[in-house]
Amino acid sequence: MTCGPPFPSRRRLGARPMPGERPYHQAMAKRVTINDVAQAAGVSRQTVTRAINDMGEINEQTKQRVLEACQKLGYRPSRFARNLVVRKKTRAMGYLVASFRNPYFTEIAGDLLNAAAERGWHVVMASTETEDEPNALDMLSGQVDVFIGHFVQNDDALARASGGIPLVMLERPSSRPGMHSVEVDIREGVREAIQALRTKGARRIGMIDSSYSLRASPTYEPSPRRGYFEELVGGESTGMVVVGEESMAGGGRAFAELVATYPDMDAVLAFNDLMAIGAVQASHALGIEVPRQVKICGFDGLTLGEAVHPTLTTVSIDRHALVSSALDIADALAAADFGVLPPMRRTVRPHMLWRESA
Amino acid sequence: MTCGPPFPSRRRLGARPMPGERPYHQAMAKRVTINDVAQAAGVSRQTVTRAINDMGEINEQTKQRVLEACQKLGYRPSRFARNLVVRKKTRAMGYLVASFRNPYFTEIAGDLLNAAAERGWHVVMASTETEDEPNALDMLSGQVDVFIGHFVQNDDALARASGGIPLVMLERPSSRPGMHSVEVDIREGVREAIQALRTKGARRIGMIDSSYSLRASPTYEPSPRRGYFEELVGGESTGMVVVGEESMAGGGRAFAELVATYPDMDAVLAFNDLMAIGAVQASHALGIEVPRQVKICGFDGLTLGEAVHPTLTTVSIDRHALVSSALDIADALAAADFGVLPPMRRTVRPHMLWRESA
DNA sequence: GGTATGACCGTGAACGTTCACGGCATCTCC
DNA sequence: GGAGATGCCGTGAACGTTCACGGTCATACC
Repeated sequence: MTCGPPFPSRRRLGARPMPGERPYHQAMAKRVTINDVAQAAGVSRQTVTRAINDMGEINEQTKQRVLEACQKLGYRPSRFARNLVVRKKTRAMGYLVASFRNPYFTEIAGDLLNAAAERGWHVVMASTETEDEPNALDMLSGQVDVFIGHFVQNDDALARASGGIPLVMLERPSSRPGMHSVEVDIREGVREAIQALRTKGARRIGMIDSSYSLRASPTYEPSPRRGYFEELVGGESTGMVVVGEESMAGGGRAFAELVATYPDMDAVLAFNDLMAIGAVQASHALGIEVPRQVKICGFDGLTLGEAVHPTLTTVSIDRHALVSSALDIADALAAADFGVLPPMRRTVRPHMLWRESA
Repeated sequence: MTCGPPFPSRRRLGARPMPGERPYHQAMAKRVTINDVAQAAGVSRQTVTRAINDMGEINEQTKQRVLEACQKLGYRPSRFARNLVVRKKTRAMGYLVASFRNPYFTEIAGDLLNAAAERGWHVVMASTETEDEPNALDMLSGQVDVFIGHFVQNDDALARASGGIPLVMLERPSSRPGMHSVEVDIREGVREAIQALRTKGARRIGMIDSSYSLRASPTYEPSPRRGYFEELVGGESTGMVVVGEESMAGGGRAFAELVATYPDMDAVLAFNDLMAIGAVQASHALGIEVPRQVKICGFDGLTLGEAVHPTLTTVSIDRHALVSSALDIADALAAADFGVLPPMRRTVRPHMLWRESA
């Protein structure tokens, strides 16, 4: 039998709790380590390692014996201890999916996955829809070398939550070191859309803005798209904006309101495709013929736009260019061993995607 | 100056390479550790820890000095070392997304994220569309306690790749310990669909099968849905099956072929909603009125089915029940400290979702 | 002046694994 | 029968953190 410790109880986390101690918490199960397995199998640590990683230099029978011991004890190697010692080149990126309810983000995810695999990157994802951004960042900050995503929080909060890991921010300018960005020239997109609708004969153009579009503030504030719209549309279309929830249904309701308020409206630019599709559907219900009576133009270029009838004309954001620009930055970061670099910025230009609704 | 090592060069991974050594590989950059920072700031490890984790017991000026040193050296704490010592309860699950081109899987991802967050789980995701399954599994096996996904590989391959981490397989039976499953009663779904179409007056029912539906084999083999369809449909509909690529376009082509081959066909059951939507679109092009001339029924219950015109009638798989069953299993696994348990199996029953296309 | 208090900082140990060795048999070859 | 090769196994060290202490001052208090 063993005596007590020579000096006042310097017990560690995993140590066996003294009787009567830890009365309310469930005693934390002591982890089964490689040493336990080694002891059970009557061999050394290293032999266990050889068995579980089948590395050779081990007798087949011994191996089986070790493997059985693993099974019996329920041994599971610690990923942390393992990674601590091997230090492999991960090149893993974390992608924060802003929402799974808007196909825009999942389509980007798909494109990113493809392109990343081609360039030798691993991708892990987390959602910021349910989990708040700092949480998601914190959770993944241990696993990845760079973050990519449509971020919401302000720069300070991001810097704090990212744990020193560089960020590539999508559709948002970056200013400080360690944060980089791929922007979309929204103004140009809005300009093209308005011009396109005009050349198709539109006179009075309305707009559907989103009440919440990845903005941190809980109250509505006009999106940049609305800003550019109001700046550029002018003439008799001034002020024809309605705000709706960022979804198909929200787009539908906003469209109905727009039609009711401005009976002579002959074209609509929607905040995004999801809302535009809602508008197209609402037009059926309202007996409005698209594009003859009202032209509808979306924003994003979702493939989903092909599923509706009439198919959706839209300002397409080149997702391929978006993700490959982001990956360019990530590669540059990797080349610099993920140090803190001055902001890199890329911009992609959207373009009109002509389909049937305008 | 220091002398050489007392015994023949026992260099480690991170040591400075001797000149002439490692001639072709880029020298692996030595990691900046907490000790480097401590030295640079003229303090001890522990003080650095206190600074970066703001733990108190530290002078504000010292803290700033340490933080500056971190910044300057580009110090990034090792997640592995950190986790190794704290041993926190992670409860992280890995979700393998089968495809980002089929909204079915991304909708499940969204639901899973929501439900998992509610139950205190972290979720990391990887795609098996670009990366092969064993790779994805291997990559995440270090980060999570349980895997969930629509798996393709056979049980042996999965057992090998999962690194001893328990699996929850979606829509697939499990047989061996450590692998669990949530199945969908496909037969019941097909039965309901056929019966529903019949009560709506359908006589000659065709089916569109998928040429590839998460099956490992590269050649076509009939899906279970087709099997049940052929078993249950009988009568004058026997043999009316066409195979197409698993996409909207594939569904459209298959529909056209079906119509051409069986001119008196009055209803179609599609492998999934994606293909069914393709069929609905094709019907427009072919001048076929849905549901008057041909009724179309999908399978999955995507919200996307509401975007098409007419909206898609479908056999809906309750994704909420699916993921919450999976989470039940995950919770049970967590309660057992993620040991190897005998297979747990749940089943969810699909149900008809009446919309306009049938 | 002695003692308690508090603010701040440093040191050994531990987390669980793999790496680089060294060692001991046994076998092979001339 | 010695030298080398080969198969198999074990031991110290290292990975980079945090924890539990133990210090050292300066200040406060009686």
